Amino acid sequence: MQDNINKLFKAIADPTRREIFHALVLATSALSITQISNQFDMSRQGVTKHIKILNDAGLVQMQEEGRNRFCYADPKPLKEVNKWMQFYSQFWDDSLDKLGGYLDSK
Amino acid sequence: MQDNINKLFKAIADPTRREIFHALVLATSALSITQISNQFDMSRQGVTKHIKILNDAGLVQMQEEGRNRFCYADPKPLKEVNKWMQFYSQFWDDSLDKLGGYLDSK
DNA sequence: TTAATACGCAACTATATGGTTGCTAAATTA
DNA sequence: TAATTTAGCAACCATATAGTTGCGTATTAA
Repeated sequence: MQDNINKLFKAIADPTRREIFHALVLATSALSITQISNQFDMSRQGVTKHIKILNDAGLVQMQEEGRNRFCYADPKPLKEVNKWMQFYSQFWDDSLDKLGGYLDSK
Repeated sequence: MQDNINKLFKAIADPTRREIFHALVLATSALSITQISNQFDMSRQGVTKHIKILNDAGLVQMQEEGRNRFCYADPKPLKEVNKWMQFYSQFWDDSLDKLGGYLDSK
């Protein structure tokens, strides 16, 4: 649904969330909530909230194991953002002539 | 500066803002604030706020002309978002094996 | 069995966000 | 000159967001 793309954009809009996501992408293994909060100078609960938002956006997956919840990044949903942007890429070089168009028609 | 990318992500995080931006990209001429608010069922002030944020992000440029302020889209800053995403594109297909990595090392 | 660890849930705080209305000022039209 | 149009600014409101602390619970280790 169209709602997913909103969650995606929201998820990556926050710099802390982008950092967490980045750390998870670079990590060689899945990381627990506590492990993440240790390297982020933030309370465990703060991390939990961010992880929940990233998870809702599909950017982070989780696997419970005993008392641990191991998180790992899943960059696939970013394909959607990429698709959104591709439309505008055709205007990257030839933009800024809209005003001219207006002025000409005056 | 690193602050610009934050403004960019913030700007495109809001669905209304993406719609306004899209309308400006498709427009054949620059549009005044009033013209935009007419096709968006939102108060002029609401549009003004969104335009300000888009302008701060560099996605919308403006040209004052008398009592009018003509707005036009500038998609160039999106290149930055594209650059951010390109790093993760290499993981789009071969992700989801982090947990396995963890389990193996147990 | 007791102690420690990892975590979720709830409550709370401060600030940001998306939106509105009302007023004022400048530019244009009649 | 008087009326209309375009827009900025300020105040306001409701809700969302980013973060915290405290507490209870399940799992693991001693």
